[in-house]
Amino acid sequence: MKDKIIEGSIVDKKATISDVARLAGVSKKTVSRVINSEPNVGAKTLKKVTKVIQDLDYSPNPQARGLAFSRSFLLAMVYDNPNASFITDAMYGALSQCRPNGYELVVHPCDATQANLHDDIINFIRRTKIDGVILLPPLSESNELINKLKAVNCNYVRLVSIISDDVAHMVHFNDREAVKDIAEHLIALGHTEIGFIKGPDNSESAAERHDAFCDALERKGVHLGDNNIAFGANTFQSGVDCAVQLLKSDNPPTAIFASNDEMAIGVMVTAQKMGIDIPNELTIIGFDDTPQASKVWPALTTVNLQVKEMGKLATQKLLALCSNNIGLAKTIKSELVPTLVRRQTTAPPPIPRG
Amino acid sequence: MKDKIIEGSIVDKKATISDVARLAGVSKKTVSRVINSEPNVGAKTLKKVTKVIQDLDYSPNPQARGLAFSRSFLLAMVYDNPNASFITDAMYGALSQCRPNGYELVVHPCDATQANLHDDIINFIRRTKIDGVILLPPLSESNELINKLKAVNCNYVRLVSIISDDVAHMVHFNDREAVKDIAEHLIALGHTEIGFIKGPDNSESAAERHDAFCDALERKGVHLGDNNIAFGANTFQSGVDCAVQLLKSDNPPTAIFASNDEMAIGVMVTAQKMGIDIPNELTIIGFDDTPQASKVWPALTTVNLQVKEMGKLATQKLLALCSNNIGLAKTIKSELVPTLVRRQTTAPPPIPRG
DNA sequence: CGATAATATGACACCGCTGTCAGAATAGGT
DNA sequence: ACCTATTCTGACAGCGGTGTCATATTATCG
Repeated sequence: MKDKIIEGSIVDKKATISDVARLAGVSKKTVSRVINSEPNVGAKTLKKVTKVIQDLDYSPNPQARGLAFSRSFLLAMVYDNPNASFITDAMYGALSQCRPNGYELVVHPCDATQANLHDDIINFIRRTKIDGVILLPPLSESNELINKLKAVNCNYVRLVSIISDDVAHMVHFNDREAVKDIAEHLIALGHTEIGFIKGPDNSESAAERHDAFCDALERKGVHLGDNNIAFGANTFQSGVDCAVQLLKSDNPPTAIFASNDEMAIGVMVTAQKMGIDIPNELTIIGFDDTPQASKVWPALTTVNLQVKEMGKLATQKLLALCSNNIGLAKTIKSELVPTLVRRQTTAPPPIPRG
Repeated sequence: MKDKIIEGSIVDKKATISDVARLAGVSKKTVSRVINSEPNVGAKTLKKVTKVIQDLDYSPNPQARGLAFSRSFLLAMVYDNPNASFITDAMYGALSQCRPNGYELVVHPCDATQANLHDDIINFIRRTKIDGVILLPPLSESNELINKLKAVNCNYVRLVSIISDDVAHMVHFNDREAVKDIAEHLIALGHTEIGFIKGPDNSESAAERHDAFCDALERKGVHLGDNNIAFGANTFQSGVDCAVQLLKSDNPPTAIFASNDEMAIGVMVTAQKMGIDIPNELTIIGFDDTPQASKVWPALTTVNLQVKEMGKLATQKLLALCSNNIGLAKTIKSELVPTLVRRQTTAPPPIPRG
């Protein structure tokens, strides 16, 4: 094996567990015990081994550990379509928990329109031996996918807006509650002609927001007529289209709640083009609190989902599941109430002329 | 250890290379040859083994492979501060190359203000045995970090706005060229009183954009006076502050070029608050083409960096480097010219009164 | 102080795959 | 048909850890 020499001399020839064992004068197994904080290690031995580990700046080879443990120490974040800041926020929260526990996070975006979407995900999991996945909406809403995950025995936690699983497997942002806040806020301002822009039909959370909004308004004695509902697709352009539809109707609303910020901003832009003053002539509320919500003018009143926190909680649950500690996973907080962020797009309705 | 039984019976007991070998009636090594497309496998054998692999839906255990190969088949995307869509776009481009080559992508955001930032990154690499890293700006600009990476023999490719390394190790978006386009566009429109908002002092690319802008203007006979330069921090708020400074000066510019979209949008909002009409009274150009650039009103003229494409090229180079194919890494395209996206915030300057 | 229980440690096989190298099968040439 | 050159193939060790279990060392107690 003399050709190892070609590697050069100052190469990053990382220390192995055998090196540590030799220098500490113990067996590999004992070092392994120390690494994994197993019991039954003598105090002196512990100290000795620990010192050598530090001196050598040794850290175990994750591939070797993975092989021996039948684990990969990898979690994945799987998502199809949400906006960029949602993704990065969720990642950020997830990583805050991964790192201290020796896990890494791999990303797996996928194309929602792809035919074999679910199989692609399952393949990914089987191939990589990922220990668990975090599912972001709207992908997280698919029970079909969940069943496939269960079939291959894959740990998962989903971020969802609707309670739809065992608490060990989900973090739930209580849309209903947030939507209720919005409805009550609008009514408190004095609005009665209220418009609503719904999200895409295939999304359960869109239906949920719709239902919750109608419900909350009804309780306050306001009815959301069919003419005041427009059907969007969670995109900017669809916000524009819906705004045109609502604002050009015979009896235009004095306030519009759009199911997400993108559409809300579409409404803002459209209203501004039409010369409508925001918020004095039109109140607008969005949902998501994306970065641009605070960067448009006037700044958009919207709902903050606390995505980082969700990512964090989901990962805590997932790590618990990976350790077969389902009990722990259940006790970790699984509901977050999004908060209404009041900015500058809401005001009382204009005084009717005449 | 009879509690293994609790796992149940229909568990995903994945096939191993030994299973394939047994069913195909060959040795493990031969199967291994097939998996890795090694030469010297008989045609019949190849067919036989391939069939068994398909029948069993077998895929090799990445941990075991990694251990045997001394590789992890993991790449990392390391970044400190860029905006969310930059990150997700770069990831998207990177993944398009990772997947087909059996690599996965792990994410490693880090805190730019952290004291031991570089050591944290090096530790991460040593711990995880990442095969290579993609560095996003502004982190990618640090030669100190690069030297540390070289010291631990870690493959890397950086996304940079300034040529600053061997072509095998970088993908360069030619800011200078894009900035020149902006300058020429402004001048073609007839602007002579032009304002500029620079990025943070510690960023080389900010200096580069500044220099390139002055240079391009000078060539056209326009001088950028000190009063027309404001110093921002690439944040929305700093854009607001700089806009106030520039627009309230004695001789306010008729056009402002902000070094990034965030600041440009800050300028837009500020101008709108001041009752300045965009683009007729003030032309604004940003840089980055973030999603919100097309979602503000009027839509922001800006520069698209082609981040996905950069992520893709960087990953191609990185994979080549991981295979010790430096020659190939060098031949892969390493310069991209950002494109000016003309939208609605540019117009000729107002006709001076009098 | 000896017997016994509790705790500490190490030897060795194994996780699933690849590198090495020797041996078997085939091809090529005369 | 015979001998060499080439192309296949497999046995076995090893990658760097961990599980099992036997053994060595202490602690406990009558």
